[in-house]
Amino acid sequence: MELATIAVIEDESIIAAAVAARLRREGFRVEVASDGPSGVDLCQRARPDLVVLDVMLPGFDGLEVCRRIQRERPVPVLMLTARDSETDMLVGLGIGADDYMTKPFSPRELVARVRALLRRVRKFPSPPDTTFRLGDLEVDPARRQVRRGDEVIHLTPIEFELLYTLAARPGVVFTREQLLSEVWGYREGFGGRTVDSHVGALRRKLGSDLLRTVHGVGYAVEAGGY
Amino acid sequence: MELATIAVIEDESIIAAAVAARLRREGFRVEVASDGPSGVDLCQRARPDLVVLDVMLPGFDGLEVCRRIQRERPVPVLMLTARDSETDMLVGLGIGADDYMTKPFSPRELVARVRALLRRVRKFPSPPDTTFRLGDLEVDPARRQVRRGDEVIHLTPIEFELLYTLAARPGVVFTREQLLSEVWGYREGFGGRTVDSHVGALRRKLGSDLLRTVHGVGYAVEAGGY
DNA sequence: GCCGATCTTCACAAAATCTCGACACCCTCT
DNA sequence: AGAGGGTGTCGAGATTTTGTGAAGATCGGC
Repeated sequence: MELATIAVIEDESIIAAAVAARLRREGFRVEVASDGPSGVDLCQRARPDLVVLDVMLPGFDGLEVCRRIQRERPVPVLMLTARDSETDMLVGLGIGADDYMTKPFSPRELVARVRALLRRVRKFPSPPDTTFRLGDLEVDPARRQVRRGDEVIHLTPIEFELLYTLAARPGVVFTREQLLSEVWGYREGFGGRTVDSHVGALRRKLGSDLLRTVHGVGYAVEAGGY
Repeated sequence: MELATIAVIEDESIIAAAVAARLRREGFRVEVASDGPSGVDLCQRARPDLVVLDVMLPGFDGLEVCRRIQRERPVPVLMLTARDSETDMLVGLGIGADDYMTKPFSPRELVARVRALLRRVRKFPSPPDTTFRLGDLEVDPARRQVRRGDEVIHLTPIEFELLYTLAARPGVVFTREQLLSEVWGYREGFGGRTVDSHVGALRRKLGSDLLRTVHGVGYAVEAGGY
């Protein structure tokens, strides 16, 4: 069975990009739309196996989109809502959403929920959470562990996510902003030296050669040799 | 004889996911559908040995589904109902359902009833419930017992389920939410520190090294050494 | 209805982790 | 070489998450 396709309908481009990148990294095929009408279009055209849907959208809102796409054929929908009040509304209304998350949300949790929803349908098995090698390291997402030989190297949640994100595309440079939105999930006005600190922590734990600084741009994991 | 196949027809995805996960873990092959028409389809296609069927379904309801699949060939049906009144109705009508449960129900009970129904039909023996080792412990699902050497360690039902769930995939990290849905079965807005409490209880009874806390994520049973 | 076993929630302490600024050092450009 | 911003690093303080014991709520059996 080929890859599951996921439609992301979200107007805030930073979030859309981060979500899409993250899902692709996990092995899904992803299509993005940024307003209600084109979202509905997208679903008719691409026939996704799951839809990630923002409630607040230009054109018509997520609830309307949800109704329209469900009218054609059943497809699991994961809703993104801004405030808790909307959450209540959603749950109360019992629109066809199968699950929801409130922003800001952690990208990891999003993936977890997507996997859970797809698992239920089973027609499209979600891509496996397989462990991979990175130089002399083994990165094991299911166990959330990094090992060097027999030794387990303890990473904090953010450290693990950061490494996992960078390692997904060896050699590719990520800006601090990209990292903030992919690892932390987008949050208003925050940043400071946070990314740098965690990169520092990773270097301390994993060795200073793994992460390359690209002056003026951002960070990347070494592609060659690693 | 190979594994028994079970069709789960249920539109509330959280419940469907929990039920499916649980049954798979018990060794059944599981297929899921989320509305009436596709449920009937599924049954024709997959020819399950038993059907778990929600009464309330989009398309046409569970009773109708039940009639249609029974029309083709006899298959045991376990109905899920929301309220007690529906239960009465069901029983009164004597549709082809062989057993029923009202939500919320315990996943463990569901498995028990599934096994019972299959046993009754006899054709398909339910998968074995074999005891396995976990470090210096013996876990015996059939007796719902844990032993260390000769000593039987008494676990409460939830404690046993929790251990059993985690032990099914050693090393893999389960979030609290996953545990809630797999062990407890879905219930509206509840959770809090319940999982933590039971993990605490298990540690007290089985030793503090067995269950690993993964900060910010969840829990896992130690894979290595155990 | 009472009783014992179990489950859920709560509150507080303890840990673990995160954020962010300060300051020294480094890089790049001129 | 000097200027100017970017980066490495460290640590204090804030925040979040977890461990735990006890209280209250539930459930089932007698």
